[in-house]
Amino acid sequence: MAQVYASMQTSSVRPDVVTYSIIVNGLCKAGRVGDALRMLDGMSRQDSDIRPDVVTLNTVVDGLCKSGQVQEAVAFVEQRMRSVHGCPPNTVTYNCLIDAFCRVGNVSMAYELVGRMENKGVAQNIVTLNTIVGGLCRAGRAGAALEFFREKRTVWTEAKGNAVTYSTLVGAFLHSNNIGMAMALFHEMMTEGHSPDAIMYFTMISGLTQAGRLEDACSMASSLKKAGFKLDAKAYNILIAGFCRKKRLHEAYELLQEMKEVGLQPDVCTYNTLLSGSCKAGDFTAVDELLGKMIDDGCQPSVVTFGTLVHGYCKAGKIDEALRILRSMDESGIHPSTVIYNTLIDFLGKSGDADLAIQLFDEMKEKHVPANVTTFNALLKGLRDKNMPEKAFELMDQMREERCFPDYVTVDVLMEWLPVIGETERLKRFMQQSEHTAAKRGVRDRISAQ
DNA sequence: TTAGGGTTAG
Repeated sequence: MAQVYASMQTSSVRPDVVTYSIIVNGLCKAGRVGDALRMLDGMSRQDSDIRPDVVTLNTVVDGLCKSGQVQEAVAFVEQRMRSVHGCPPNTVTYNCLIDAFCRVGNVSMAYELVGRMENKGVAQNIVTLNTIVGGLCRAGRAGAALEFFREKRTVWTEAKGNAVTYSTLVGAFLHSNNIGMAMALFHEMMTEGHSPDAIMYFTMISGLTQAGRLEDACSMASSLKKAGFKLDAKAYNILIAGFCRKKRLHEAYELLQEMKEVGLQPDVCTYNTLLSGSCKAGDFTAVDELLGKMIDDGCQPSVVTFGTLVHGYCKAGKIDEALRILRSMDESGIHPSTVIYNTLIDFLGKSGDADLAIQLFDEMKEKHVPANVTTFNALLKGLRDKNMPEKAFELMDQMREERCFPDYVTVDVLMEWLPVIGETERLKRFMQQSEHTAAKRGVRDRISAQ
């Protein structure tokens, strides 16, 4: 970009304000807001023959907002736009600020800015509406978002709702498992004369599948096709995962076939999903076949593939086979993950092999695989079942040293164990230390977030 | 120049 800019300055092609705005936008989108501001300063100097316009300035406002400098953006709007540059903030300026406040969870400030727009006679548009609706939905307030939409569409003449409004609301209602409302809004959108676009269809397919409504999801997929769109690999993966969860393996495999027929290459995610489904069905012959097909297709097993197999074999009580899979990862050159070790440690603990669980925990350290609270919980459960408190105390100390905070599972395990063996004091100390460090961490996080 | 979505292992 710098080269293009330099060559323009020496050639007969004269950059104008649009050129500069494009560069400022490029800098902002590349996360170089400081450079964008310097360029703006250059444009604002007395000897400059190109002055920034409202688009240049809005670009900078949005750049500041999206890089987390919301207060700086507000200061820029209040102190520089009109007085320095002679450009009063317009609809886009306010929309950028409103979005920024919504994203940090400050919806009331977003409302206040809407009020300020009204006072200053700056018109709201469809983006203003969708930004607030999106902000409320993101905050888990789908009902409030819908209410806001209903209220404003009668008042804001330029903002009556469009495909973005509806897909945002539908996504939020699906997410909160209010399928009926999502369906109703989907149909309302069509009644209002907006055709669902691909995003809307994918949102519906995903949400309905997640809710276990496979029939509805499939009929939505048919509508998508009738409307001239195509399912992509991700959409097939979603449906395949849905059928696998319902233990309808036959239909999942049919979708794999359909995927290939329409010329889509199943990816590692497709295979992992079907492997997981076949493991859960206990069909390890299908697992082996599928692994073969996967490799024939040139699809390399990933760490998730190994994790799926390890979990599948553990769940089927074949821990030796699961350990063999772990060992085979060395040859494949794929580094085992925390999840894989956690799975094995959990099942080893459950099958009464706490010693081997501890061995794997030591191996994690050698291999620099980080342990997390799930690792410690699995170990502690295994130790509780074998009543090995000394080792558990050691682990509790390690948790503290590694600043790994106990969760409700840790607390559950220790509360039903330590008091019984007369170690209530140690439990209390552990909880107090954890609360203390957690509180300190909370303070630190708040400081670094500012 | 500003607004929306979806996949796999514990």
